[in-house]
Formats: sequence, C-alpha cells, structure tokens
Amino acid sequence: MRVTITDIAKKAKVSASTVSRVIADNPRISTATKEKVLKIMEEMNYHPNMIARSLVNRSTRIIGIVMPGVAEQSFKHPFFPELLAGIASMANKKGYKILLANVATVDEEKQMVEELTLSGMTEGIILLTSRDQDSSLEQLVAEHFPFVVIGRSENPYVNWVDNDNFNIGYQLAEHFIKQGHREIAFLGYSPGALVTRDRLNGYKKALQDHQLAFDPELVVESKFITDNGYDLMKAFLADGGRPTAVLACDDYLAFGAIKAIHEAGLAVPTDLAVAGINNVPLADYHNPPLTSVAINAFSLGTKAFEMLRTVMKNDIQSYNRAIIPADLVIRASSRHELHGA
Amino acid sequence: MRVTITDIAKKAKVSASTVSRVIADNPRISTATKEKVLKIMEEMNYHPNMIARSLVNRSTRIIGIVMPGVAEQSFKHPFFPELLAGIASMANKKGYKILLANVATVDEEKQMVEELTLSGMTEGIILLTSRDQDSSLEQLVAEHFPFVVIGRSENPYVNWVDNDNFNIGYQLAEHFIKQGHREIAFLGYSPGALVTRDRLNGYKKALQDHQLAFDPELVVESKFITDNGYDLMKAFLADGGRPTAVLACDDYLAFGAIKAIHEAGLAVPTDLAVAGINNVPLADYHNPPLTSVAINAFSLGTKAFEMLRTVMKNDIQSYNRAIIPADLVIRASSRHELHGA
DNA sequence: TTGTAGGCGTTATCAT
DNA sequence: ATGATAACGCCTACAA
Repeated sequence: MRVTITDIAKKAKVSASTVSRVIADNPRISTATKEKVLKIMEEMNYHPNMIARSLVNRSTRIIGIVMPGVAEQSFKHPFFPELLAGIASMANKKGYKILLANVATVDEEKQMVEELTLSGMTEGIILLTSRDQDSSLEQLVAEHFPFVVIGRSENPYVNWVDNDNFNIGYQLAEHFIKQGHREIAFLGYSPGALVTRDRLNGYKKALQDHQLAFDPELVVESKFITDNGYDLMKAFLADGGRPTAVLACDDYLAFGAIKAIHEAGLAVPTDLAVAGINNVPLADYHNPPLTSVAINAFSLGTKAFEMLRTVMKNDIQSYNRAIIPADLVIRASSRHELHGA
Repeated sequence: MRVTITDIAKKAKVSASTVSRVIADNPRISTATKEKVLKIMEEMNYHPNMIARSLVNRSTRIIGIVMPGVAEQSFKHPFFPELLAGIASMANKKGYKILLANVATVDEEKQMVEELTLSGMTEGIILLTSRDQDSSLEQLVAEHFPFVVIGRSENPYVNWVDNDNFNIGYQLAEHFIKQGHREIAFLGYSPGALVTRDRLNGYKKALQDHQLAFDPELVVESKFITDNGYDLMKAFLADGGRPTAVLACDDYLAFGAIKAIHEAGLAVPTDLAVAGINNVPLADYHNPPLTSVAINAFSLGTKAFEMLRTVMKNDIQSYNRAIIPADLVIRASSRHELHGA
C-alpha cells in the first residue's frame, strides 16, 4: 500500500488538510509545521495520488493524441515522431501528460474519441487523422470538447494547425519553372487528401503566375500519399509521359520515382529533375541528393499544443488556425537549368 | 456537467449500485431492470468516469512508455513508430491506454519514472531508454514496480525484450565471409551502447568460427549509433583503412558511408561491399539497394507489452527476457563475390 | 434481486 | 494557523 496523505498527517501529528495545504504551498501555514511536514513527506517518499486529485479537481492534466494506426503507412514516416516530440516537449513544459491512442479504422477512431472525451481521462485532444468528412469532428464540435486537428479541415468550427501546403506546391513549381521547366509532372495527387489538394493548388497557381497552362495529364494520382512512387512513375513513363521535371508529394514517392526513372535509362536531374516533400533525413544521402521541402514537424506539434491550451482555457470556443511555414531545400536532384533558360 | 451513475439511477428509479451492477454485467440482476438501465444509459449517452473508477479499483488500465526525447537522434528513426505501434496495438487489444513520456535527460527520466510509478497513474511501464547503468532501473526494481525494458540490460532483476543483436552481427559477418571477404570493417561501435557491443560480439564470433583473426583496427567507433556515417567512413578511409566490406551498425550509417566511399572514387559493392542494420524503408530505394537486417520492431513492441502484462499479473516478479529474431535481407550493396571465393 | 453505507485519496469550505 | 467535514463518481460488502 502506498503512502497517503493521512499517513503523513498521522506521523506529523497534524490533520490531512494541513498536509494538503503544505502540498499546495498554501501561505496560511506556519513555517514550522510546513517544514516538519515536508521533511516527513521526504522521509516517507510521499507522492500525491494523481487519480484522487483528478477526481476532486476535475482535471487530469492529460491530453490525448489520436493517431492513425499501423495500417496507415504514414505512421512509419519520420514526420510522425518529430511531430509527437513537438507536442510532448510543449506538454511536458506545461505539466501535461500525453495519452497516445492508435486507431486502425474510422470506427475505432470514433469510439476512441468518445471514450477519451466522456471518460474524463483527458482534458483535450489532438487529432492526427482528419479525413475530410470526419464524424469524430462533428461529435467533438457538438460536445464543445477542446480539440485541435493537425492538418487542415474545412469544418469552420475546428481549430487546426497545418503545413503551408499551398506554398510548398507553389515554391517547388516555381523552382522548376525558373530553371526553364515547362512540363512538370505532379506525382501523388490523392483526391481524398486535403494535403495534396492544397499542394496541387499551389502548383497550379505558380504555373498561372508564370503564364503557363495547366495540363491535367501531368497529374499522377495515387490512392495514398505514400503509395509506391516506383510503380506510379513507371506506369506514367510507360504511358508516354515525358515531363522534364517531377514534383512528388512525398520524398518516399520521389525516391521510388527516381528508381523508375533510372531503370528507364534516364538521368536525374539532366533528363528529368525531381523534387520531393518532407525533407526526410535520407534526402541528403540519396544519390542524387533530393531536393525537398522541410516542413517543420516539431513546430507543428508545439503549435498544436499551444492552440489546444488556449482552447482549453477559454470556455468560449475561439476558432483558430495556424500555418507553419516550410523551407525549400535545393539539392542536386533538381539543380539543372533547362536549355539555358 | 457530465452524466453520472446517479443521474442514470434517478432516471431509472433504481439505486446507484444497481446501475453499477448493470455496468459490471453482474449476473444477479433482473433482465428487466438491466434492460431498462441499459436503455437509459444509451439515451443519456452515459460513459463511466474512469478517474473515479480507477480510484476505487486502484487500477487505471494505463501503462507508461518512457522514451528518449528529441535530443536523441534515434527518436527520428523509423524504428520508433513501429515499436510504438506494436505496443499500442497489443495494449489496445487488452484494453490498456498508453501514457507517452518523452524525457530529454537522465535526470528527467528519473523524475518521470518516479512520478509515473508513485502517482498511481500507471500500472506498469516500458522503458526505451536503458543506458547501461540506469538508476531508474534500480529504483523500479527496488519498488517492485512492474516494468519492462526494451533493449537488453545486464541487471539480473529486469525484464527485457531485445533484438537478437548478437545474431545480427553474426549473420552479416558470415554473409561477407562466405563471399570471400576477409577485411570487414565494423562501423559504428559505440562502447556505451549494449546494442553495438552485442553486434560486435556476433561479428567476432563469426570470424572465429571461420578461423579468421579479429583486427581491432577495423572497428570504427562512434559516439552515438546514429552518428554521421559519412564522416566516420571518410576519416577511416583517409586513415588508410582499406577493408573489402563494411558492416554498419545502422542503415543511416551505411548510407553515409556509401556516400563517402563514392566520393573516394570507389564503387559499391565491387570495391567495397556494404551492409546496414534495421532495414529502413529506404534501404530498398537506395542506389545501390542496401543489404540490411530487418529487425521486427513491431514484434518487439507486442512482445514487450505481453511481458509487461505477465509481470503485472504476478505479484512474484518473474525475470523474463525475450529475443526477437531478425532477418537478413540481401541486396545489391553486398552482392559481390570476392576473387571468386 | 435490490438498496444502504462506507471508502478509495484528495481538495475545499467552513469553523475554530 | 489548523481541524473537521463533505464532496468528487464509483464500487462492494452487507443488509434487506
């Protein structure tokens, strides 16, 4: 049996409330007893029972993170741990703990969200799973439960933090355009994912700003954003696609694409320039080193936590959104001026 | 205010205990009232307050995972999310939630462990941080708190799950030896890390079993296991190191090493065969594709959870250890017979 | 089969 | 400055 507040009280010959006050650092307590109690707490290695405390305070100091399960390939992405670390570091600083919930399916997500919100375990949650029409979102909105989504949502009542996906698409496209490229393939558009929609829109805007026509034939769809870039690119080339540059929605896609390009007897970047997104650690070690866009996943996490905090503090829901800037990292895979343009 | 057991009781015109019994599926209750209560619970969308329940049950159904923070590079390793997923999936199945605690320093770890164990929040913990002499371990052992370490420990009182690191080293070395290699560099030995010690021992044993002498000159030390393989290899080559094969302790190390090798004007695998460990997703896309060893991180996680469960169930501490087998994946970076051996 | 009472460990209110 | 008491929401003897 662990040592409780009453054990301390007995030993110190004071009441439990006095001990409680000492713990709370209540000023209305004599220094003498305070020190005595503190000493005994030390001796007996007392630690307050958070459960009991939570029960009376109605505050657990725990936030939940709901993330897609193993099934989703994306879970293996280096992006995730960094994001987690961002959330965790901020949470730590503010004295919060993190409850991690992996969900495999949409149903599981719904159930998990319900459990987390209604069980009183968690004071707020961060959702990493936002598909577009997400019933958990509506549920959370309806219950006025504090939550933040990572990844943009079109529901006006949700608070979210997202990468600057539009700008990511824009920057990469412009980078290619400035080097004289006109035929830029967009690899990995996934109609269900807002991320890729935003990136594609940025890409389109860049074309437009440079008086270039958008060619839908150059958009290569994939079911998931982490789909096999090798197969996608191979099929695209076999279909007669002959772009001079490829903008891949993810570094992994880009790596796969490059493999396919090499197999087709073409060289990167001379025949075909390639860029990815996310700037995974290996982008730099790849042969050739891969141009990419560093999204600051860590910041995404810290920002998400901060936003969640403000939502938790205000009874009035304030609808916030934050966009984390990203940085273009140009490497050899795209460093090639086309016909001296 | 959330709906409680008494709200249900009132509405159903029964006592709170009856409702409690319905929740617990107690057989000694009439089907009539049971159904009535269940219906009302449904209507009012009742969910039990886990905090209150935990307080009386002394069981939170939460386990803690303590992992190294952002500072440690290893956190970005694809290995981590997979491991997490393994733990989480098993935990989910058994109705456990996961409390994730990132710690940046050893002190933080110690404090976190203390908090998690003594606050009653957590029924068991999984440690991912085990440095060799870890004071948290002794603390946990002394308190008889259920815990499992991922990564071997030499403390006889700790339960652990680990990769078969000895065998990983052995297999890779033997793979090289069978192809005629005699000068096999061991890249990334880190004296502080048991992992690399075990791998090195496996490597040595393979040499011995094949009547080859061990040459300490071929062991390249690095401070951390994820240290820059590029710099290590570059320095090694500059120092006059001329192995015919390189066994790197991690795929990332291997990628860096290959970059250095290429820059030195040497070819992989013809001049120098290379292999890594962990089989990261990109190993296959690398140029050349990297020979590696697939450690089953997911299994590591599930196994760790299972072990934790058995430890939690038995008051008597049983000291268990489990070793998860790994699979050699041979790819082009090492596929080269030396002088027709 | 159901209800009553006490308690889990803590905090907060009200006395003293 | 300190103590007694009730309450947080739930579970579990014991009683009925």
